[in-house]
Amino acid sequence: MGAMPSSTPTSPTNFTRQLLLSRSHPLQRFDPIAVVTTCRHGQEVCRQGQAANYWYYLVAGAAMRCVTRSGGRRQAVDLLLPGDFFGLIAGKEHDTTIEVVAAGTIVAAYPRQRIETQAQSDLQLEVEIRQIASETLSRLQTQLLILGRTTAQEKVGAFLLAMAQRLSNGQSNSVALPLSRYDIADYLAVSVETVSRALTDLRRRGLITFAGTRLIEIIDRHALDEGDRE
Amino acid sequence: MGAMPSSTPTSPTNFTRQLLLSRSHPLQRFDPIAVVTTCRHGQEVCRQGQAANYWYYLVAGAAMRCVTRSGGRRQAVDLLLPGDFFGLIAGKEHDTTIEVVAAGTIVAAYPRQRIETQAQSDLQLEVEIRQIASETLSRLQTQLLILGRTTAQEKVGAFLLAMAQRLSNGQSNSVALPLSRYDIADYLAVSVETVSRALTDLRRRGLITFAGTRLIEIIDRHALDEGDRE
DNA sequence: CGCTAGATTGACATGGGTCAAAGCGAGTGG
DNA sequence: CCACTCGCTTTGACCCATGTCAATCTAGCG
Repeated sequence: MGAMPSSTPTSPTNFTRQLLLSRSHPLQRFDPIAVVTTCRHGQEVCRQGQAANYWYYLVAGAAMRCVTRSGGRRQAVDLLLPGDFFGLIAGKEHDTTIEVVAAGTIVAAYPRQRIETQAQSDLQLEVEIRQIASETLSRLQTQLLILGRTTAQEKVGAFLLAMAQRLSNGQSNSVALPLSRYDIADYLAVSVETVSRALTDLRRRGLITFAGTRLIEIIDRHALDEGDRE
Repeated sequence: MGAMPSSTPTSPTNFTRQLLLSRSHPLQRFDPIAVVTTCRHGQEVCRQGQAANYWYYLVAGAAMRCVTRSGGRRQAVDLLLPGDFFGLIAGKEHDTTIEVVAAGTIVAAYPRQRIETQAQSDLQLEVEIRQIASETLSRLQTQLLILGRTTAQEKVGAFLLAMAQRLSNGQSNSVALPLSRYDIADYLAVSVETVSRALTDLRRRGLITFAGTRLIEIIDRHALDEGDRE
């Protein structure tokens, strides 16, 4: 029995399935047997310790891969955005919990066993899986570089640039953040207050402007990247 | 032309090659065509921006995958220990510099083109490459969890546990650190002084003891993991 | 025996965590 | 249409941990 499909009775509608089919991705040939689910904010797609019976693909919205520390603090490992796969790395059990952070998030679940079996005799599929692993690697490395920054302003600045890159392929200077300041804080390993202060500081310094609480306009990419002090 | 083989005239000795052959690993079948090199401390195996013509395997010693920030600060992304592969993720160019941090480090370089070509018609090889990617993923995720810790003592404590796990598979409580405090500092994104202070604090609290500057004995694994405040 | 890189320790300023309070905004019910 | 409410966001006050600068100590090596 799998994690998500059993816990969410929502059946895939024509609309969400069409959304899935409209985008090209490595496991596309398995779309017909995918279980597509629309999730609420805060819902858990799968939980740490559960059997890992599915591979997941995020179609729309946003989710975080995280662990909960003994102190109760949540520690985010990965942020999943539309087009991202997750759950492929896991062994028999999930090593992290996947938590939906944006309302209306759509997740596709692919039966792991079925794909793994086919991969044993399908080189093309194996190549596609490697492709997914490579993208995940790249994502984690970017996040490592962000967490390695020293000041909070640098972290937040680099985070905004990374989001702009991932959400619109760097085309646009507008970033519509699909997560709350709390979620950003957990992702950047700082406190909520610090995220808020860093954002207002960046605004005061003229590196960004707000077009809404979660809609940010990037003004000075270079300064955001460098974290230049005044 | 490749990065390392051309820059290091050292020819593989029988000894180092025997060392390579003595260990079982995914690309083992290519060992006969691998270029094995012994590196000095500080030597660069490959540099950010260079053409990525080789896949690398660290046989002995230690190296760090890092980028240099505009401020001159070095930012480590990955720490390579014996048995680790690196350079597989790269596109046409290396996105990071690999710097040897322990004297007598032995690196094996495998011609990338040759392996990629064979992988196009060799499913077993493709599976082994996926295996390597999976191990890299796991390493980066562990590091993300360490960088996500709040206090320096937590970071250093978790780092020591991770090193114990990787160096002796968690069997032993002795950790022989193959890198300097400076390198640890870059890897944990804190200052050298903070690393030093954290270590002496952990010693004073009785969680570890020193059997030499870089030889640490782990006393209380649980407390190191939790970072318990007294 | 001195040299030098690495390691530790101290003094000091500050960035960011914590606690507390107030502001804001969207959805809900009257 | 408005008032209410509940999350989310921002701001302030305070203090500790950590970065920085500087000095000292240690160990390995010629």
